[in-house]
Amino acid sequence: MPNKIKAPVKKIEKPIKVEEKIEEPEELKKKSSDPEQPVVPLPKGRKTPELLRGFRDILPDEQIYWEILREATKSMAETYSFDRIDFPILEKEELFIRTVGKQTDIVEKEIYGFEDKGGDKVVMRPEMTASAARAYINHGMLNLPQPVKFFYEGPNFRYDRPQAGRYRQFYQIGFEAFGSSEPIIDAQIIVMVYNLLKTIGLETNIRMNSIGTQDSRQAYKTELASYYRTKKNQICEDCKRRLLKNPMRLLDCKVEGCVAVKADAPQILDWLDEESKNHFMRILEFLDEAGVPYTLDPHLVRGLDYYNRTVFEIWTVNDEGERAQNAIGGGGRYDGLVELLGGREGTPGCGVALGMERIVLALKELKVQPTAKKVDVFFAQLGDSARRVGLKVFEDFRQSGISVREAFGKGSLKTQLELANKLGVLFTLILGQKEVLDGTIIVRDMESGAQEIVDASKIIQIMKKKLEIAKGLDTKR
RNA sequence: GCGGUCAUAGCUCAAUGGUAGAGCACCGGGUUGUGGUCCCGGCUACACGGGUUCGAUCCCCGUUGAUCGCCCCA
Repeated sequence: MPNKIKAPVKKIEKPIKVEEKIEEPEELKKKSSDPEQPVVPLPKGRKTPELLRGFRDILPDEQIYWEILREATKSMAETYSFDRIDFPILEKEELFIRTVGKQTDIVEKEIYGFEDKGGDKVVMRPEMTASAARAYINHGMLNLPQPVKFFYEGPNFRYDRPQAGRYRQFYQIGFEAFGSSEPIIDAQIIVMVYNLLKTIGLETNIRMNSIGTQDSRQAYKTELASYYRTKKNQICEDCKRRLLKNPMRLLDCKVEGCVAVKADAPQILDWLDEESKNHFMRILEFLDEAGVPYTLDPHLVRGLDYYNRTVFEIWTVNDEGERAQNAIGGGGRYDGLVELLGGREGTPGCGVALGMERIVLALKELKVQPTAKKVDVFFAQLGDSARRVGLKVFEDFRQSGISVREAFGKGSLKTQLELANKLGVLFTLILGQKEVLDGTIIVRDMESGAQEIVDASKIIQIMKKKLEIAKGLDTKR
C-alpha cells in the first residue's frame, strides 16, 4: 500500500521534465543517459521515429469498428456462456514448439523470441490456443464442470511479411471449449461465430473439413504422397517441395497441371476412421439445422499441428474485390492438446480464432457505416471566471448523464460555436463574465438560433426537459 | 524468404532536369461575447542514402516503407 501512495508523488515531477525536454532536447539527452555514452544522432532528415514494419496504430477513427466487434463478442460470449480470460503476451518458447509444431512456419520463422535476463527462452505469443490449454491445466480446470469455456481477445505476434489484413502484431478474438468431445460443441462454436459476424453485418461462409485422427491422417498423407510421387513430372516446383514438406498442401495448388493431378488424388474423407467420420457428419447435421451456410472443402488443412478431426475456416462471402482472399477466422478440434502439455490424458477441446483486423477491414469494405455517437449539448465559456464556474457546471452535466462536450482550451466564442456545430449538438450553453455575475446561462438552440437566458442553478433540469422535447420531435436521435 | 507495382503537405491529387501548386483539413482574422455560407491570411511535402549532371523531386543504383501476389496464416 505505501508504494501506491508514493507513486503519484513521483509522477507530479514528470510534467516539469517534459517541458525541459521540449525546450532543450539535446541537453536533456546528454543528462538523462549515461554521460559516458555519446548521444546517438538521429538519421539525417528523420526527426520522428518510424513505426516498425508490420506494426500500426489503430487511430480514433477506426476505433468504432473495433468497439462494435468487441461489444458483439462480449454479448455473444455471455449468451453462450464463455467466460473472459486473459493470458500474458510472453510465454515460454517451449509452449508453442510443443503445440503449434516445430516444423510449422509459425514456429520455424515467425517467432518473436529472446532470452530473458534469467536465461529463459521466451517468446511473444504467436497465437493463444496453446495459452488457453496451458491455463486450463495450470489452474486445475479439469475439476470444474465440463466443458470449460473461455473467450479472450488480444494481440499476437508473428514475424511475417505484411500484407492487406496481415500485420506482425495482430489481434485475435478466440473462443475455446475444453472437456467435451461432443460434436455439438464444434457446431455450437461455429454457429455462434457465424451469428456473431452476422450481427455486425458480415455475411460469411464456413469451409468445413475433417482431418481425422493422427493415425488416419498419417495413413492418408502417406497415400497422398505416394500418389503424387507417381505424377512427379506433372507437378510444379512448389508442389515438389510440398510433397516433401507438407503433402496435404499439395491440394491447395492452383497451377493448371497440378489441378489436373489433384482431380484424381485420394480424398481425406475416404480415409477417415469411422468415429471421426461420424463426428463430422453430426456437426454438419447441426449446421444444417441451424441454417449456417458451409462448404465442404476436402483440401482445407490447418497449419497448426494440434488440430484433429474438425477444421474450419470462416470466409466473407461476396468478396468481389481483387484483395487477397483472407480467411477472417479459423479453428477446429484439438483433442490431443491438453495431454500434449502434460494435462489429463484424453482431454478434448475445440476452438476458434478470429482475426480482428480482417473483420474490421471487411466491415470497412462492406461500407458498414457505424453511426457516430451523438452529442446533445456543447458547453461554451468566455473568460477566466466563466471557466472556473464552468468547470463545475460541466461536471454537473457529466454526472447528470447528459452527453456534453466542451472546449475549455479555446478562447473565442466563435470557435466554440464552430465546434458545437461540427459536433451537431442540439443546444449550446454559453457562460460569460456577465452570466457568471448574474447567475445565469444562455441556452442557444442550434437549429433555430434562438437564445434564452436561464437560471444557472436550474440548468440541469431545464436542459433535461429541453432535450426530452427536442428528441421527441426528432425521432432519428 | 521470393516476385510485380509504387513513394510529392495531415488527407486526395497536380506540375517540373533549374528546389514545387490546388482542394479538403488545421490555425488565425473580417473590430468589443455568437456556428452552419462567404472573404482574407498562415502552416505543413519532394521517404532515406549514393551516383550521373553545371544543376535532380524528376534519370540510374541501393535502403526503407506501402501495396499486390507466392509461401503461410488471423
